[in-house]
Amino acid sequence: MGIAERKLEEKQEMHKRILDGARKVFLEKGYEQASMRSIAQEIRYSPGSLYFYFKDKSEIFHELHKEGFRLLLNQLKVLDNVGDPFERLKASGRVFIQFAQENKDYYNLMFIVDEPVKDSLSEGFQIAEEAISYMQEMVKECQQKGKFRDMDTEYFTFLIISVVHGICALFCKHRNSSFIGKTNEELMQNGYESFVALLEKS
Amino acid sequence: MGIAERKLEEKQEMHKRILDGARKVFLEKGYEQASMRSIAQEIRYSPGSLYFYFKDKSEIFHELHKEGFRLLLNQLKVLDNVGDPFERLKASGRVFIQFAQENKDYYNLMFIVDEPVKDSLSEGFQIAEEAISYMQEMVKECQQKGKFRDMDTEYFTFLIISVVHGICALFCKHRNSSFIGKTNEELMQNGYESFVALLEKS
DNA sequence: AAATCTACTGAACAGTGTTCAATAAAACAA
DNA sequence: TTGTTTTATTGAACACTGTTCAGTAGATTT
Repeated sequence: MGIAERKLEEKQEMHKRILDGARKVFLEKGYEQASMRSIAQEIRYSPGSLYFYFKDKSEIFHELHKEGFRLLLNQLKVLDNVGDPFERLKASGRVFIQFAQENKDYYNLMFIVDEPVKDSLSEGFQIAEEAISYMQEMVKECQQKGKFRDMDTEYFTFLIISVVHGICALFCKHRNSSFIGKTNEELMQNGYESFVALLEKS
Repeated sequence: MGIAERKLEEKQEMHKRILDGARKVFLEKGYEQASMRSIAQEIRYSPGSLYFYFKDKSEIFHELHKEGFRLLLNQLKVLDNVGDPFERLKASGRVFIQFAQENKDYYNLMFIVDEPVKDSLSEGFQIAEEAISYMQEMVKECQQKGKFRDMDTEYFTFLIISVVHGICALFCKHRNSSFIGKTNEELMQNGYESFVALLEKS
């Protein structure tokens, strides 16, 4: 069955080809401004062809959405080598913020753009839940070592995620240009370090 | 010149009429899903008429954007009566979060939807800067009373805004449904109180 | 060689924001 | 009152959007 095999490979290649084109257009123009026609044009196929490989625009988006999470999780996984959980927790925030800075468009796709997210709570968000439980595990470890003993694990985890996301969300939406004289990067890093200082006093 | 006066009033009435219709449709469907045709239909005028009173869809949106800020700032202004700056600071966060909960759509319009915000940094964001300097003033007052002495005022203000916005942004995007067994409201309130606990220890 | 299947096309549909010639009505000038 | 100008409104049109689908060319199978 060499032919069927080749066919399958060709189909996967085309799948990838579309995703590559879509990634470029999505990250260049954002979700709304990226049209199916522009994606098709990018890979020099007709618009209709995309629908042979993907149900709709939202499905293409979701593939990239997951891609972004894999990228982030891979970076965070490196921190598994940090023994002390509090050090790991602090570093995670820094990695997260750095990821948002270096992959602003991915970050938008992953955490801000909401168009197609609505109907994907079951499937598309497993990976997000993975990230959350990863955080929660770290908080628990810290607590076992005596840190944040008086805090509720879940609420405290939610707080930490909110802090980091808040910092990144303001950055990604250019909503923090009102702090004149300081670059976004300075604001984000030093803002986060202020939080770390609070944690250390706890 | 009674006629010109009446004409002006009529024009203002029509302006308001469009905004009323647009507010309803925008808050019902969100920015992208609200079409100019649907707004026109809501007030039983032709789509073209809207362009006699507003430059484009984005301008209508901005009017509502400002409206939301006025609403929020009015609620925050009540806290001027709280003498102690730290108490006022803590309460501000609670008011902000409550505002997001009760006016989710406004919050989206104000802080999350980004479509027409790009080109309005000069005019539309004066009111946002107002809110930021309001926060910064409070932090300064706290510092004068001995609180957060070791923190940089600007970075610390940015942190506080990020915390509160992070909490609200996750809520507004339904991104926090992964904490099963706890309602969004519980998460937001108790997440914020975790932060307050950190501040109090500082 | 004929039949089937597979990948692909491009036209079409219903929607979008926006523009603009036409128009009716109101206000002003004579 | 008449004619002229201004103002407000319309609805058709333009260029775009996501999506569907009949048609088709080419490869695969029978």
